[in-house]
Amino acid sequence: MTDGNKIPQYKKLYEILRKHILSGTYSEGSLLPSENELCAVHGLTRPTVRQALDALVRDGFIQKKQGKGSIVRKPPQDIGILSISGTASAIGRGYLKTQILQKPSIQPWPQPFTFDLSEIELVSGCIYMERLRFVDDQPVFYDINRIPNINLPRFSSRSFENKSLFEILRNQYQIEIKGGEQKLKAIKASRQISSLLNIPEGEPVLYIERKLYTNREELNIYSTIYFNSEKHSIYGNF
Amino acid sequence: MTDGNKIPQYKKLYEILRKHILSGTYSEGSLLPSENELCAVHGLTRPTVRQALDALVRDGFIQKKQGKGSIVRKPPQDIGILSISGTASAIGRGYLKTQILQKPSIQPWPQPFTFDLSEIELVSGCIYMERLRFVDDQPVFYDINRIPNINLPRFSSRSFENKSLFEILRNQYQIEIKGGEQKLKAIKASRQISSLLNIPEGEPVLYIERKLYTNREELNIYSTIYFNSEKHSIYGNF
DNA sequence: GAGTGGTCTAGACCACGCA
DNA sequence: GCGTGGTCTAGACCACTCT
Repeated sequence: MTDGNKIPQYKKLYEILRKHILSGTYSEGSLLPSENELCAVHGLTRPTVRQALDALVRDGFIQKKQGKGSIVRKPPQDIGILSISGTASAIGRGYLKTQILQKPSIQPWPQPFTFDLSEIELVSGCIYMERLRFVDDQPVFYDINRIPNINLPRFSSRSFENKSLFEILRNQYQIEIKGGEQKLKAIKASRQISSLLNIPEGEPVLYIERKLYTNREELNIYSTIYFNSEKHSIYGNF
Repeated sequence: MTDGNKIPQYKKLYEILRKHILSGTYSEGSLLPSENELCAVHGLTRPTVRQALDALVRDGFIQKKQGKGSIVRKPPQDIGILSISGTASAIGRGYLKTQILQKPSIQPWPQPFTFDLSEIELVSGCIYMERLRFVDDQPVFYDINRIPNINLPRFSSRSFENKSLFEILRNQYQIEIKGGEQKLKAIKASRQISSLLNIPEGEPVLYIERKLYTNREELNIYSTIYFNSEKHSIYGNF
């Protein structure tokens, strides 16, 4: 029996504070309530509150200063796909549109593959899909996603239009992203990439290979991203 | 009075485990001692042990599985400059050589500047230096560093050959990196960059602008990096 | 069922920033 | 001196994995 909707307290607090920051309740440069205040207001203890604040720091929403407080930072203007940081899919600020180029279909894994695959991943084949993503109606990045075809009934028949891939994985299959690793390069746009991103052939693009860990054993999500960094940067905190 | 050398317990444990992983005491794929074991062995409580393990996860040394344990991961082969993650300067694995192109000198800030500068930073001017960094005797990246000239006596007369900039800041000035933000783009190598990195003009390179926060108020370190990603990738965890 | 990591409580003392 | 965040203790219960 899956418990269904047990959300940890620190994640609830994270979401509350995140929304208040994005909505402007706590404005840029101002101080968040102190940790002790947050404890009192939400009926939590300090380690729990600090866990939520640590996540906000990782995602770049606040900056802590010992002896002073937690300073609210301006949410980044650029595309924050470096993080994905466990707690929230911190992609941009919502004005990201998605076009499905290739609906999910079962395919064999490419050989060789960037990351080492386990035996079970390899023999299961992968669910393959391609998306093109827009900011202000201009194509900004193109991504290829591969998920091992392990215990994901009816996945390839789902509609993904205007829905987040991660949202479907979370809501329909209780799959959560727990972390990941990635490699970045700068490469020249091939003919295919340049036409997709609407740039001249040979222009530099960011190329990202990533592996995302989930809460399911042996289920990793593999993505390849081609990012047109002419007008937008990729943004991250650490 | 500065306390001098008070290192938190969780950092000590982090360093111990990190060394054991890198030296092969805990081999790739094996399990770390359980959290309770580490508590007993080092005389710590679980939150403290978990703080150390969380840092190891962030830096990509282990991967945790609920109900199973902490699995040791292979340290990345590529250049890990995405993280710098507070606890350790996780640059590569040590075979990085450094050549100083421009010794530290006092300069005004460029106008405009990528990041917003505070009034005090702006009027203080900056300490400027350029470095070229090599892997296997091939130039891999070129970086420009700017530090506000605030209370850093004799900084520009120090020798930096084969020393880490961050090491000097930590040892001589008690300045620690607490976090940061960065923007990435793919750009074409200019004539200057291409000759420094020994690649044809116009080849794609990774361009990184970053701001590093320190434990000193109003003292941020600003870096610009040009990275030749032909043979090496930039690597990161999240 | 036993052991693991995930979450949480209820306290404590310290270092830092500011008035 | 006071409030802030930084570190730490000593417990507790739960969810997950393996046998």
